[in-house]
Amino acid sequence: MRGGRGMTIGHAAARSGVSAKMIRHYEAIGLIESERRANGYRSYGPQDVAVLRFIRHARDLAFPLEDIRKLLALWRDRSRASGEVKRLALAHVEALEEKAAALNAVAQSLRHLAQHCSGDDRPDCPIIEELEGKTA
Amino acid sequence: MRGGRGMTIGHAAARSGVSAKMIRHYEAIGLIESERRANGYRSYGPQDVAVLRFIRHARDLAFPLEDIRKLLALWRDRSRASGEVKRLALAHVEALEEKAAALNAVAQSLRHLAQHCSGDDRPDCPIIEELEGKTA
DNA sequence: GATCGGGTCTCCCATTATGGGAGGGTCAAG
DNA sequence: CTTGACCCTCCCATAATGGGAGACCCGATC
Repeated sequence: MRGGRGMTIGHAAARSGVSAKMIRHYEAIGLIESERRANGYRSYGPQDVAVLRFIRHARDLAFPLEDIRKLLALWRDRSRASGEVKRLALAHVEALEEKAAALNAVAQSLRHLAQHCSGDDRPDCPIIEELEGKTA
Repeated sequence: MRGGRGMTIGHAAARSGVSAKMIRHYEAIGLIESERRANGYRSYGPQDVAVLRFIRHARDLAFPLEDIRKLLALWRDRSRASGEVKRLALAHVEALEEKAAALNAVAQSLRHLAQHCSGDDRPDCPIIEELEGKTA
């Protein structure tokens, strides 16, 4: 399968945009599999590179690897129902938006505190006071 | 110093909102120090609890521990210039906002893809197509 | 005074995703 | 046959937090 004379991990890395280090890691956690040559070197075919690209794109979209595991299964299943894909994606979107909102809320309150911090050589600063718990 | 008969780590945890596990960790990384009783138990005074509260508030504001290390030094320095505090806070704010913006961008593009995914029992779904790299 | 419950001690491990580096094997070109 | 560029497998590190094991300490109850 996947061709007898595939490319080495370095080439697969270059063509997929996934580092060799990560390819080995993905194999270790069972996300992908790798053929081996007689000398022990991993060997990859174009199909494997496509899978790696899929993974990289999913990582670019901040999908956690466990989600990617499911997406790969759905991808491989030509007769998949798109409902599951959509459900997975929307759940992921909500998690992302929640995290972003939390970060923004924190940033905003901190920016507010900073606005009222003189920022000169005087020690007075509401940021420190907030951290002390005088207001919290 | 800090009183001969301080409270145990459990009490300090309860009063500061920092778990005992984390208190030990903060000590291990040199963020705080702990007195010891004859029996080896850690002992804390009100001043220590104040420090722990400070740390917890800073963590609530998503300050990394290394930033907190600097903030603690500034806090302890009564004659500190607030400029350094403000600089640290604003740098942190920018990092937070950047991260939030990145998450939002990803969420938005993924939500966009999901909108055009039928989400029924048909296999067609632009999310999968995107991950395949057909559009990326 | 023996026992029991709850708190504490120190270590080790796990998480998420990624990378660095050591020490050693393989191979092709010169 | 050496050199250089790969590849291999392990171990370690990151940031912050938690879980749990095995051992110890203490106060209270029977």
